[in-house]
Amino acid sequence: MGVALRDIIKDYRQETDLEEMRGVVAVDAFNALYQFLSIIRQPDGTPLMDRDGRVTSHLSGLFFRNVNFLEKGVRPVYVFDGAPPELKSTTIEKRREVRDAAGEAWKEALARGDQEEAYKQARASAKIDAAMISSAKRLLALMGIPCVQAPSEGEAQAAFMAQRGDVGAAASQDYDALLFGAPHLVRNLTISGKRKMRGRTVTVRPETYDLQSVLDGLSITREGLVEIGILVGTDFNPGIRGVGAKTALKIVQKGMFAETISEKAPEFDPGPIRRFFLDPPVTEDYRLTWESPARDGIVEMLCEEYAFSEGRVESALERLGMKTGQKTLDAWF
DNA sequence: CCGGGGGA
DNA sequence: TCCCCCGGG
Repeated sequence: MGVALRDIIKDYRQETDLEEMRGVVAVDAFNALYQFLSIIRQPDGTPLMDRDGRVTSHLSGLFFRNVNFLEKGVRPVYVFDGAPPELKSTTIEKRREVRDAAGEAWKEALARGDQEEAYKQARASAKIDAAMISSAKRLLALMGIPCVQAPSEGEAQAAFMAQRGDVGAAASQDYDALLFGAPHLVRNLTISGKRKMRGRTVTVRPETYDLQSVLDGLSITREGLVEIGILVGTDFNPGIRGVGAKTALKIVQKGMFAETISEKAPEFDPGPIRRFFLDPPVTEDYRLTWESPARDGIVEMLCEEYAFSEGRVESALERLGMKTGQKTLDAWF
């Protein structure tokens, strides 16, 4: 879920289009897979599956979206999470409970014949498992797209790569990458397009955030932004009851972070969380190279192994070959 | 999420 | 050319 900073950050959002996003971008892989798995479903909530019942929604999303990326000059690198920090265990456990409950509610809704509710609960029950991660990595390798294995949080690694200038931005739905110091964040990169929400169709466009503009605009430092996160709650702490983003901003602007913590949550030590955001485990051990897609390997994997339609896969691959202007990898900021 | 087909 | 709807695996 990340950190709920929307209320104070939304003024610094810049809407854009995929076409404008040409360049190298570090995608939070887990976040992207989760979104594909959550969104690519039938009206009753059933995900796409091959003949053996293995889920393929994440592969479909990943494949077609990457073709679009490459075609438009976006060069993605997928950053996979490593072992989660101990600080995250409460959040992980809570999410598991919510997911399990949604799985039950999905079954019940199906039994009642309530499609809309079934779809909603199915989405909330989405769970990325080890098989999905390894099949995703295999597909990315076949597409010639680099992967990076983060030692800990993928967003921290993506932020590190963006700080070094190896990528132009970190792509994730969560704002955490900003707390980890990413100079540029892109939301909605993997889900942009037309979508139906309660009957109405809305267009979801990529949106970028510039860390320096946010900090300047709010008159705070990155440390202050981290403090705001800690006050409203992160994946690593529950936050202070009754304190939302706007209140947290005021507290931090007045330099009242420490006082507020000792008053409202005297038992809580924010030190470890602050340090985790400011100096997270990351690795320099990665190499970013994009190869041309292995057509035969992709067809073999997707069509023979996972029952994708050969016509669809091949016509998508076709678009990659004949596209010019591949040489536009300059940063866009 | 995606592409494709058919209708406007 | 655009848009909506459908089925994908």
